[in-house]
Amino acid sequence: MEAAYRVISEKGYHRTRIEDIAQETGMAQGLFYRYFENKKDVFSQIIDMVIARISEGVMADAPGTSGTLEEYAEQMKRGLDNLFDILVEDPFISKLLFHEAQGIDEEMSRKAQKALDLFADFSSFYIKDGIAKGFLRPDIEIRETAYAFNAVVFEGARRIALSKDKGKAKKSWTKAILDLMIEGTAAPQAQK
Amino acid sequence: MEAAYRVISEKGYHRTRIEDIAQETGMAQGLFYRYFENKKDVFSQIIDMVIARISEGVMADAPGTSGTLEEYAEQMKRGLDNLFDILVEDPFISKLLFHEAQGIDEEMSRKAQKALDLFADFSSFYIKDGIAKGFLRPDIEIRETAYAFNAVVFEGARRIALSKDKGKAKKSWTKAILDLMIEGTAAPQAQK
Amino acid sequence: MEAAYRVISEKGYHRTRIEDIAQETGMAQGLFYRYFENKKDVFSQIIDMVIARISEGVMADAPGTSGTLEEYAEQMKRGLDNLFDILVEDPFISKLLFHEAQGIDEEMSRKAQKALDLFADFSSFYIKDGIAKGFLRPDIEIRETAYAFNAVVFEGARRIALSKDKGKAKKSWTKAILDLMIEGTAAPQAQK
Amino acid sequence: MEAAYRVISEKGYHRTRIEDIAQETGMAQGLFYRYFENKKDVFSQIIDMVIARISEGVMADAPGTSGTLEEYAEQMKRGLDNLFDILVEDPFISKLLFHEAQGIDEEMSRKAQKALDLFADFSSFYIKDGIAKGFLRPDIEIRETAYAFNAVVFEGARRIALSKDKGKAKKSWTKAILDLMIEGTAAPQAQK
DNA sequence: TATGAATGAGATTTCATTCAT
DNA sequence: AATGAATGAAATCTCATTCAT
Repeated sequence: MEAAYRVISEKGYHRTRIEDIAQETGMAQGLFYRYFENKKDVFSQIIDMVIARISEGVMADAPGTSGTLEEYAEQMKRGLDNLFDILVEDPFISKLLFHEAQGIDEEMSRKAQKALDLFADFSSFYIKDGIAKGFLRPDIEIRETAYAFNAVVFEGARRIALSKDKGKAKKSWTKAILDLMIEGTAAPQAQK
Repeated sequence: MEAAYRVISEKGYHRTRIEDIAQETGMAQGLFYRYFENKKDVFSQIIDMVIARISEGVMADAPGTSGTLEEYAEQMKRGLDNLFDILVEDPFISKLLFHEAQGIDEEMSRKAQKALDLFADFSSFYIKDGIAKGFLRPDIEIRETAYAFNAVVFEGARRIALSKDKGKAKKSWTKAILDLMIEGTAAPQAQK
Repeated sequence: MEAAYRVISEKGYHRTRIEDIAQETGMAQGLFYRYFENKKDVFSQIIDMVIARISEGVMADAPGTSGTLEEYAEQMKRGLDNLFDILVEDPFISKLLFHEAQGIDEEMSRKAQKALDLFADFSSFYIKDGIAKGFLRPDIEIRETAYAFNAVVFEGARRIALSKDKGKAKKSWTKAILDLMIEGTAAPQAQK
Repeated sequence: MEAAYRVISEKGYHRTRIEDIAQETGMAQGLFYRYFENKKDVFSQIIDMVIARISEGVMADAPGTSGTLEEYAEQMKRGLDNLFDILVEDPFISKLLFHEAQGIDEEMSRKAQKALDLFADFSSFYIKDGIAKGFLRPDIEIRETAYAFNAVVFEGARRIALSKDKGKAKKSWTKAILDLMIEGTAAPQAQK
């Protein structure tokens, strides 16, 4: 499984042959089929694993203990840091859920979709908490904002992973996202 | 080419056989190779076509004539509307650039990447204009914000295309994105 | 198809590889799949062909014009001769319907079964004609006798095909079957 | 061995995997090879077992004590009953000797053939006894009639096993076979 | 320009058999 | 005697590409 993860994350699903996976572990091809139904099956299990892994990492710290907007933003920043650390350390997670899962199967698409929806649920929960506490405007589109937040995070992680100076890139992205989420981009003096 | 576009957009690159494309046009397989080098070649040309098509559609209306933040926001709203119309009418554009292009080739990846960067350039240009005119804060991360904007737009388009009531979904997404971009989500009274 | 017939009749279904069939025609393996769905498909079509072939050969001469028991027996002898000629010339027909078709699939079994039932129908028809005309005893078990007749004919054909002196074997079997069918084996003086 | 018999009789030789047999006994695959050379070997031994089993059951009651044709026929009926009981209770015997043994190997074919010849020997012996005692016509083809008898018995057994009302089917088949063997199907008044 | 049969490399999958423990 | 993971040789099937016509 670890081997399959490594190979697929590097070459992509379609360019990975069973033999590549077998070779990675040093075992014979045939043995693969003792552990997995077929090629799709590994992929499916890898998705499950990734979902579990990230869920665990992300949903560890729940919202709720923030007393002011600053604290709320601070908490959000910590969450974002955490997310970026996970997603940048292993950029295949984003690639897997966003890209790879599409070109295979209706079933895989749905699986990845469900995972993304799960994250949106989590983000929604955060947003609702912010609204309930009066930190966020009550008229925002919760679901869409949550989806948008996720898309931005995954895109950010992808870009950070591609960049040379990851530390700097991460800082820029964290700032950009927090700015967008909290205050928007409008200049203060321009606000009526 | 049109036929290839149709088939690949429906089945995806990997599940599309040359014969499928030939069948779609009614011609014989062999003829395919008079028009295209090989399978990858069609895909490559399709990407080019899509980039050209969307570039044309999007970059038609340049920024510049906005005198107030309201006008700036209004212009942004029109651009967003325009984008959504294009991307929702043909959801394969998003799928192509974001998903399909990855699982094939280093070359295709880069090509799609370049297209996305192009859009980011365009968005950056918009943002810079906003800053120059004093509508947007001068300290925002321009490049990252542009990327984020794009990611959100593509995600929005994808979700709208999947939704049942597309009109309503489009409205929600337009509001969500403009809110994020302009004012952020923070409640006014919470702002210091 | 002819090639597949030849190879399978010689080596049997399970020991025949697609490549064997391809080699027999001199074509590449892949081409096989332009003409047949898969391996089972050829076999299925071969059964159909064999059924058609033998049906045609056998059911050509219908019963009905016999005026006496001798004529009836004579007609039966001719039919038997005809059958033996067909089945001995190509012993694979028996092997196919009786043996090969079993070890593959529920579907193939049923197909062969149906063919055998068809022959039994034909034999039944013959027997009923004999009864109607008063040549045969009205109290015999028609269906069972028809099945029995078929079994004996296929077994006879198989044995003739295996024997050295086919002409002699054929004569012996024809006599044995006609004896059984018409007069039984009881000695005349022993009959009460 | 019992387990192998059960599995193969149900799924057929080719669709039976060693693991299926192992699973049936609850033992590990590897242990199979302590008891049998290889896959073919089980099958071979199963044939031997079946031959022994049926030989024992059938050849128990020898002919010889019949004084009249009626007694002879009665004895034959008992033998047939006995055979049917054995073959219907375990229809795999017929399938094994007639069908399965063919699609595997020259060696298996010959083995099954030898078994069938053995039965023919036994039937021949019966027939010769009938002739010697004047119950059967001296001019019949002994060997062919014996083969024919066997073929009919196996076919009958197969059909009985497939039928719903086995008791009734057995009666019909017994009558049909005895009729054929003893008196034939010709109507008495039609005989010259 | 067009056809579509033919090619053949390559990928997945199965399973009898071996072997270390 | 027993286990069951491991092996790897086959066999089936797919499909991009070529080629004779």
